[in-house]
Amino acid sequence: MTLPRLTRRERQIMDVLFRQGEATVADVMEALPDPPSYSAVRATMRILEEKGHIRHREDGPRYVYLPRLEPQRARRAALEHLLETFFAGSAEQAVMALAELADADLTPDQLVRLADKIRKAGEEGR
Amino acid sequence: MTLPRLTRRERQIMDVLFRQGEATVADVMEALPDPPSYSAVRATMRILEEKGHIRHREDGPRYVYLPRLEPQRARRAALEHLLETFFAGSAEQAVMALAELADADLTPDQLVRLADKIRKAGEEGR
DNA sequence: AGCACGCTGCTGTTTTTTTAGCACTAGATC
DNA sequence: GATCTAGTGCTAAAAAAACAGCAGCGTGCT
Repeated sequence: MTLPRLTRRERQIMDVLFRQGEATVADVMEALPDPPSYSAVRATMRILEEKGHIRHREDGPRYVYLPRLEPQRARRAALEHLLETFFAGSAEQAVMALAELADADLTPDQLVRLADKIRKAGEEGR
Repeated sequence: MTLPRLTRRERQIMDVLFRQGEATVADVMEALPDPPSYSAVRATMRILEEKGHIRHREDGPRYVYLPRLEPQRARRAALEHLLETFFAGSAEQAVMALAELADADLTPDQLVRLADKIRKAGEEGR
């Protein structure tokens, strides 16, 4: 069962949902850079729901939408795609690029600490 | 001058181009999971060119298309977007996820070595 | 009770995207 | 030099997406 592909607007909206975790129609509209009408957004979100990408729960009178895919899996899928598309599948290159991108945030020291963290996680995991 | 947004097909084709660096229409068609007709692909690529996303050079009788944006910048933009959308802007979290994703490929040891590499690059850079 | 507000359901229209087809050109082959 | 092949340019049609508007429903307020 493979999910139908996303259109441009749908992609935009999904991104908002992933960023925020969950959101009402109004929230989404606010987050969109070039929002169309309220009903347009709503229509698109209904389609997303039909397609199985999102679901909603009711919060009093309104719907709160959230991705059906758990964040973890969504992230993973996105990373995989990015890796394949831009880094020839090499996680190493990607990390290099990340370091360059956020150098204030991701110093060599921090990388070393990360390595430890990963090592520990790995040991626990078995 | 901000580039027009991409449609679904256009995005697919751009991804192929980024993966391969450059490609002919036939190459692209081959790489697409659900290729439409030759002329459909070609038409889309012409539009991409009009929009300024790609350019072509002539290789004998055929066109070889390539992204206008240098790979480096494209990667960076993609990473930034991914970071914002899925990792709340945190490079650290992204690296953790990468490590999990490609654990055969990205061991703690390798991370440490990467850290060194980054350190050296940083020192050279100034 | 009546009214206003904030939301959803639905549907029709317009616009954009996606697609295929036809005409033409240059080079290779026989 | 006729023909076949592998390309391109261009255009029109079909399909999909994006959008806006109207009707209805429940809740809270006066």
